[in-house]
Amino acid sequence: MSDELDDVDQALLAALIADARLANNRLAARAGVAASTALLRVRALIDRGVIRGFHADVDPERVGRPVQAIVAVRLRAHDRRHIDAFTSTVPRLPEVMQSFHVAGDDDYLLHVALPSASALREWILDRVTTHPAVAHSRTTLIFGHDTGHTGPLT
Amino acid sequence: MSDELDDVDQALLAALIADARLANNRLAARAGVAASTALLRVRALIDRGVIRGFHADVDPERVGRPVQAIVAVRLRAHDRRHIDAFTSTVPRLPEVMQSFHVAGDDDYLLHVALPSASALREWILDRVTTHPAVAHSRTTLIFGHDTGHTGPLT
DNA sequence: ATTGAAAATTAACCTTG
DNA sequence: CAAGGTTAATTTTCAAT
Repeated sequence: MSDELDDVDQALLAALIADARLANNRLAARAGVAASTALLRVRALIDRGVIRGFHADVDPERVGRPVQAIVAVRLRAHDRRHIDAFTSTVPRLPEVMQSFHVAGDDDYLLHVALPSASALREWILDRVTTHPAVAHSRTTLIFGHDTGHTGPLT
Repeated sequence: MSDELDDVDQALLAALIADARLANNRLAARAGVAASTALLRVRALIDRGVIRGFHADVDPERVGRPVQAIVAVRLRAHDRRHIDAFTSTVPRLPEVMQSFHVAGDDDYLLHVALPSASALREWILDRVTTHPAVAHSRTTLIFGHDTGHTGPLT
């Protein structure tokens, strides 16, 4: 697999991280290459797996889910079947915006967004606490969340 | 502030969350409206703040930063000036992919990506542990990270 | 608020340096 | 691997419903 990103690739990535909908000719101008080159380069970046996709960033508060939390989950170490049942379903629930599989005391951190505190409580009860694979969970309310849109390297 | 998303808005959002680069005419077809309508709707969603932006999703592993971690930071409650210095700078560092301002024992959770374990250790020392606003920090390694690309409501 | 059609812009392909 | 030129597709505007 090829790696190594040259300056043009870096410029393309930085521009697309900032604005995924940037038209290809403007993108090319920013990176200082011909439009056709930019097109090929971006396709190559996608094929190489450097770019995983392009997504709209939607504010959960504006779509009826103003309450966000981090739910730290510790699984019961036994019973592989239950654990698989958890890992293959819960992180993909629509309320889960992202999930981190982590080392340490907890096994998963779930970033969730729900319409209200009571909806959050019920969701945790139904989907987490009572799940057979879950040993323990701890919920931390999120006051604010910032996405860095961090570019590659520094 | 206007809220209320009708079915067309929901369809547009779902499609753009899945693929921000979807051509406007295809987007319109999916939502069952004319291309010009889709364009106006999407602009309205942006103006209303429902859509915050469109971003390329870049794999940190492929851009030289394979080591990811959650750094939980507890600030010293005193000294407002130091706290402001922290909150206005550290979450915006390029190594920080996202930051959560949270309730509870910790004040911030920083999702960071770095080239190596030693780079992570040095970064935490330089930027977090030794920062005058920081009382304590605890680092959790990330084995895996999934983004749900969750659409609005369910 | 939505539409359909015209005008402007852009993407994609292909040939050449 | 990059650049320019040509065609096809797409975005955007606008008058009308």
